[in-house]
Amino acid sequence: MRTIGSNGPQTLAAIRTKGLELLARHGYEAMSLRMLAQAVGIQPGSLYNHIDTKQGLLFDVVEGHLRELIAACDAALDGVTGARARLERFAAFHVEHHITRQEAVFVGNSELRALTPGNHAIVAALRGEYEARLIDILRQGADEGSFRIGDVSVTAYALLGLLTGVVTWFRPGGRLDSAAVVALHVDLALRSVT
Amino acid sequence: MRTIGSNGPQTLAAIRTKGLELLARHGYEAMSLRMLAQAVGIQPGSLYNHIDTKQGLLFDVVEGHLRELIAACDAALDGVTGARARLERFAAFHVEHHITRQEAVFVGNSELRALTPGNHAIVAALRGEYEARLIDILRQGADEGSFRIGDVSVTAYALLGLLTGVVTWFRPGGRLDSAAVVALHVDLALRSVT
Amino acid sequence: MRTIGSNGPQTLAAIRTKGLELLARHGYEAMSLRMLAQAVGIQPGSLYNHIDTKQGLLFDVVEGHLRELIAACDAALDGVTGARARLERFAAFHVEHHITRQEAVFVGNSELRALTPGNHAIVAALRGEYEARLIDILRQGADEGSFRIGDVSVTAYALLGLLTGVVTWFRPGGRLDSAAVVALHVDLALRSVT
Amino acid sequence: MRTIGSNGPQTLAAIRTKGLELLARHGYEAMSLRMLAQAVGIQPGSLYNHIDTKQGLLFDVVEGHLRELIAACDAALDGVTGARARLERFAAFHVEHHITRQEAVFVGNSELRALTPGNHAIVAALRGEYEARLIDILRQGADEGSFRIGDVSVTAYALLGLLTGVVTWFRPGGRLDSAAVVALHVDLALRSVT
DNA sequence: CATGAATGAGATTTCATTCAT
DNA sequence: CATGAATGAAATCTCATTCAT
Repeated sequence: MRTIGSNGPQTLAAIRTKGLELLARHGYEAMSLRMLAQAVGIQPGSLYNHIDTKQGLLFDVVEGHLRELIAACDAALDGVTGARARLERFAAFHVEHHITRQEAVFVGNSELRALTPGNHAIVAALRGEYEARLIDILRQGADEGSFRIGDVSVTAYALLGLLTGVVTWFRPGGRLDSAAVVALHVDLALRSVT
Repeated sequence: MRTIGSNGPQTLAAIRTKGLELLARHGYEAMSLRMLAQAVGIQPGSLYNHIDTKQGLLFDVVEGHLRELIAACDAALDGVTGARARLERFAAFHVEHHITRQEAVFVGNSELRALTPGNHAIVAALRGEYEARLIDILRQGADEGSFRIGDVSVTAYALLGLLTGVVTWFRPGGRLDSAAVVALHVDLALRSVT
Repeated sequence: MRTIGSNGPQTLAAIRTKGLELLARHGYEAMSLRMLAQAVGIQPGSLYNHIDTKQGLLFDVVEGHLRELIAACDAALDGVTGARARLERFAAFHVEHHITRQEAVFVGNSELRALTPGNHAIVAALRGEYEARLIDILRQGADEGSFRIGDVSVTAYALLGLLTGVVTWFRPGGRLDSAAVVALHVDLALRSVT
Repeated sequence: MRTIGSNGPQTLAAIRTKGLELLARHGYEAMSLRMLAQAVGIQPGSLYNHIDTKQGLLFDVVEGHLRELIAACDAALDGVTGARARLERFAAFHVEHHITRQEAVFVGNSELRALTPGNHAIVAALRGEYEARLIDILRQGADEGSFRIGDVSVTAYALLGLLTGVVTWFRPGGRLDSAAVVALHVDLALRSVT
């Protein structure tokens, strides 16, 4: 019943940070709250002073990241008008973000099935919102005549796949720096629709 | 008290089939052997007359699928020579296979981290073998001058991403049939490198 | 993973017996499954080869006892006709049963609130059935003119209280033997309504 | 961050009141101090500015009620002399009190086993004191010749059972008002010993 | 080759209680 | 006198796995 350091918000932040890390490394089911507590430096039961449930933690992390993603995307596209320029900007943003926030992106993609139905619905809606950005750009390009697109939806998902794969292999300090990787992907994306 | 008509190989096949299904739906950690046993219609303990461990089952399923994938890929490319034709054939094969074997592909992609280090190494080597098919094609095309490619590796992974995303959204009976989806992806892939 | 003695029905019987004992001594909330497992001589988790949940065990014990009680009561009253004789028989049966099955009676009376709403409803209905035996006898006596009763329901519950209290203090081997205690209670009950 | 208007004794009173309520509804083990704190409108830790331990709270409530019970009983019997009149008065008092203080009575009867041995001994002694009132009356009546009693102790406990059962079923606003219920019980009690 | 009962470890979560602020 | 964060123990329950029958 020692109660030495009692620092609230710091602990919550640590739970979120370490939680993201462990979720990315082990997955939701394989990450035990014991592990998380140890990583944070508290007892397992003490986690519950900061989170409601393990599921709640997952949802917080995933939902929070998706909201950030959407906001950052909108900021990146702000003021850009032509379809080509917008696609360029979107692709660059997407790859850069996926390189920077690798862990969050990975968790957001791979742990969807661990979400409660209710939470899943919310997250799925947010993902849909994000994907709609790209779909809109492609449609605009098709209408403008600047893109040649067989099917807007299929192309959008294919492009997202093309731009997202980077998450699985990129490690900072490798052969190519992030700027080069971004440029390569932007190029591939643009060529595939023009 | 053994159920009449005890048939070994059939039971093992059922374990593999249902196991794949459950692994795809719930993930390795979330699939319990109790669930699997119930799906197969036997008692949990009886599973061990057919499998060594849960980990062994995962490895069998993933490794088996990868070997099939590689063999089928080689069969598809057999006799095709030009880089462009080979890429076309590869892309078509890859998408078709990913549509047909959705579950196996999904498990093979998402449960890698559940593999023990030893098993992981074997599987990673097999994946590398498969990816080498595409890398070779791209390099050949770059050498021939038929492809314009910034970086062969990056392009290969990006193309794999582009061609693989279909796993997450395609459902038979949807708006587009599989032939159309294949054609659309082949087109995108070719345009992105030419 | 030693698995020495594997005796099914014996273990379940032991769980029921020891469970009743511990429920009577500590109450539902205070009886832990660890305690029960230790009393039975197995690991806590092994209990779940025999019971569904702790709540299920409580329900089984309580419901089982109530069904026995009703059946034994009907057997005791079988063939007895006059209200006075029936009340005498009922009172004797009730006290004797409560002396013999002290633990089960105690659990059935004191752990009702630990039952799930659904289970509670079932148990309450069974209790109602039993109480109806006494109510019928009192009503018959009132109709026959052999009993003077102010209010049948109130009298029934008061008599049940009178006849049940024995559970809290009787210990075999005390100053009075069970036959004497039964006779004293029968006498009190009869006098209070005649 | 202390809520404005911090008033000590009021908080303690609230803890006692709500505590009694929750003890009656859920039982000692099932009532958590978190529940109690929420009912009172403070944080769990703050309870400890007013109580020593959970066990202490239980003991306070039970012992306090028993002392009140005894004092009120003595007041009710004060000045009444004949055994018959005293029994009548005792029975009326007992039923009325049990109707009025249902919750406290219920807790006092059902949570005895949750008391630590030391506290249990004190409470048991107080219960003995109360029961002695009835035993004395019965003995007096037997000596006077106004009661016919087989065994004083057994009769006393039986009568207490008869008069106490009301706790389990009486709800104000039911078919009978409390005066009627009291009268019915007094009548039953008197008839059973005369 | 199937069963059913067992194990031991571990999962998430709750709890009474403490104490610096 | 209240809060919020911590503790350490314990709760119910699940799991992969074993093995006598």
